[in-house]
Amino acid sequence: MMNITLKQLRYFEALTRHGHFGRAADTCAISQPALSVQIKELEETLGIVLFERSARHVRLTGFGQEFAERARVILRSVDELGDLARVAQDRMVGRLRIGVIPTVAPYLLPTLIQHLNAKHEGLDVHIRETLTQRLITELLDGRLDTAIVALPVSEPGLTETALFEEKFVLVRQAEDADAPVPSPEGMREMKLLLLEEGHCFRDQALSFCSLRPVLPRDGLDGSSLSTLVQMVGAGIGVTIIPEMAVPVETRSAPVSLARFPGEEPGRTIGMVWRKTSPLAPHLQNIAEVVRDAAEALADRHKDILPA
Amino acid sequence: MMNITLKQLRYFEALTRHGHFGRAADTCAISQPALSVQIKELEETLGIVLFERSARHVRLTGFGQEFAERARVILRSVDELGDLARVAQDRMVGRLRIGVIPTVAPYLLPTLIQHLNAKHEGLDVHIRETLTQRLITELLDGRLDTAIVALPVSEPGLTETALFEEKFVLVRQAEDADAPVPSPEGMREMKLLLLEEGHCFRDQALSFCSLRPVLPRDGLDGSSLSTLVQMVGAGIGVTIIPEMAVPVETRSAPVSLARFPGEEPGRTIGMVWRKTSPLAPHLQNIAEVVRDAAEALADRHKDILPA
DNA sequence: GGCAACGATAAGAAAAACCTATGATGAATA
DNA sequence: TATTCATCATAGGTTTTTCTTATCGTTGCC
Repeated sequence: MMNITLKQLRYFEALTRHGHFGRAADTCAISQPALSVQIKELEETLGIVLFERSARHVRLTGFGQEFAERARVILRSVDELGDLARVAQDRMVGRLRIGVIPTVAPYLLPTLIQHLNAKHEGLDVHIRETLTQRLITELLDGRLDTAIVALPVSEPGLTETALFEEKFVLVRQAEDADAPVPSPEGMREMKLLLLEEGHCFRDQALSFCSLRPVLPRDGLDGSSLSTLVQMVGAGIGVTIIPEMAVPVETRSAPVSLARFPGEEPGRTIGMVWRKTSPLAPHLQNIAEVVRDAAEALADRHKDILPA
Repeated sequence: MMNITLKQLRYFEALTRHGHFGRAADTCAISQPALSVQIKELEETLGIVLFERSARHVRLTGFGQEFAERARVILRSVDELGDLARVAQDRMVGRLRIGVIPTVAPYLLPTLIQHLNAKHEGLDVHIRETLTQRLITELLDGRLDTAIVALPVSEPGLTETALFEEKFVLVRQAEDADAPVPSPEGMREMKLLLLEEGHCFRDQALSFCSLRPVLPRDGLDGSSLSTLVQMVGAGIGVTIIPEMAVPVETRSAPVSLARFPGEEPGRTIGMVWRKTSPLAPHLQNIAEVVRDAAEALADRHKDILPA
C-alpha cells in the first residue's frame, strides 16, 4: 500500500480551496490529470473518498473536512520548518509573502519593493493585494507571512506593529478650491463618494463623518480610489482619500485638495504576522524597511500638499 | 530549489534516533547511500547543516535539534491522519503497534494474538516488548499506538484503562512445599531474587515486602522471570512471580508454589494510549479483546494453583 | 440532440529515488 | 608508523514514480 506524501496533501489542499480540478492543478503548476491521479491515490491510500464529485461541483465529504483541517495544520508546520531554517542562517533569504490592502498597495509598493531589494538581496518577495479580511484569513492559514493593513486588527493569533500614520484629505472639484473646508458634520450634507463594501477605508471615512454604515448606493460606490477621484473630477461629488494616494491619484483629474482643519482624520498603517511564525525576528527588520520606504515616499512628495 | 518531502523527514527522524547512517537506513528499509543522499538533499533545501558528522558519531546540530522536535510532531500528525481514515471506515484494519512489558508479554501474547486475529481479521499487529519507561516514551513519540503495562502510569498525555488484576505468588524450592508461607516481613529475612533495575515488577515485589529500593546485588538480579525461577530451582533463594507466569515458568524447574495468606499482593495490568489518538474508539475494543484473552488464559490454567 | 465543461483514463516521457560498487577519511590497532 | 576497520560520500546505471499530452465518458444546458 502506498504512503501519504506531502505533495498529495498540497494538491489536496489546493483542491479543497478551489473546488475545481483544473484550477487547483493550475495553482499547483501541474496538469489536471496529474492532480486527479494524486487525489485518487491519496483516497486509495486512506481507503476513504475525500471528495464528492458531481458534474458541476467538487465538494469535500464529511471525512474530507476533518481531514482537511488536519492537513492544513501539517502543511503549515512544514512551511514553518522551512522558515525556521531560513531564520537560522541569519540572513533573510528566500520567499516572503506579503499581503497589502488595496488602499495602500499601489502607492507604497513601488518604493517598498525597491527598498526590500536593496536591503535584502536574494529575497523573493510575493505580493498579494486584497481586502483586510481576506488577508487575515490567508495569514492565519499560513498562505501569507505578513500583511500590511490598517490597525488595529485585534486578532488573537497575530502580532501587530505600527508602521506609520497617514492623514485623510478632502478631494473636491477644482472650482471649489477656495471654498471653506466643511466640518465632519458638514460632510454629511455633501454627496460623499465611497469605496465598495469590504474596504476598511470605507469604514474609516464613514466613521470620521460620524455616519452609520450605509447600504451601497448604486453607482456611487467606487472599486478603487482612482475611480473615486475621477468621479469627483466629473463633478459627481466629493471624496476623502489617504494622503499617500494623493500624488498618484490627483495627477490626472481636475480636482482640488484640502486638509481638514483642527483634529485631522487619519489611520495607522501597520504590519501583522502570526505570533508563532519563526520569521518573527526577521519581520521586525522587514517592518523597519517598510517604515523607511513610507518615509522616503512622504519626503519625496511633501510639497504637493504641505501640512 | 527542491521541496521538503515526508520521506526526507522520516529518514531524518530515523537518523536522529540511531545516530548512524547504516542502521537508520536499515530501519527505513533502504540502502545507506539512499539515506545519505536524502539527508544531504534535505540539508541543501534548508540551506543548513542538520548533522555534525564526525568519524565516530553522527550528532544533531543545534538547529537540527529544534528541527527534529518539529519534524516529529509533523510525522506523528501524518500518521494520525492515516489512523483517522482507518477509524472512519469503521472496521479496524491496518497496522496496530502494541507495546507490552516483559513480565506480561511471553505469557499473554500467544493467546492475545490468536484472539486479535480472530476478532479483527486484516489487522497487522506489531509487538514491541520492553520496559515500561521506554514504552511510554515510544507511545508519546507516536512510535506505538498503545501499550500494556502495570497501572497506574500517571502520564498526563495518556489515557489508561484497566484490563485485569493479577496476584503474585511465592516460588520456593520443591522441598519447602510444606513450610509455612512467610509474612511480608518474613520475606525480608530470606534471599529474595529479583529482576534487574528498570522492571516495574521488581519495584512491585519490593514494595510488597516493604523494602526500600536496593542496589543491584551482583549475580542475584535476573533478566527474566524464567531466570529467577531456575535460580530458585537451583536453591539460590526464593522469588515472587505474577500468577500469569506460573504455567510457563514452573514447568521445568523443581519448585513449589504458594499463595500468600490474607491480603494477597498483586497488580493491575492495563492499557494506555495517547489521549489525542484518533484510534481511541477502537482501542477500547482492542482492550476488550485483551480482557477476553487474559480471562481465557486464566481459565485454562485455573487448576494449577487454585485460589 | 448537440454542445460545452469537467473529471477520468491511457500511453509514453521526464524526473526522482534507489541500488551496487567504490572512494575518502579518520580512528583504532598492530 | 603503517594498516585495518568502520563509516559516510559519490558515481553510474536501473527502477519507480510522477508528469504531460491525447482522448474518453458523463452531465448539465441551450
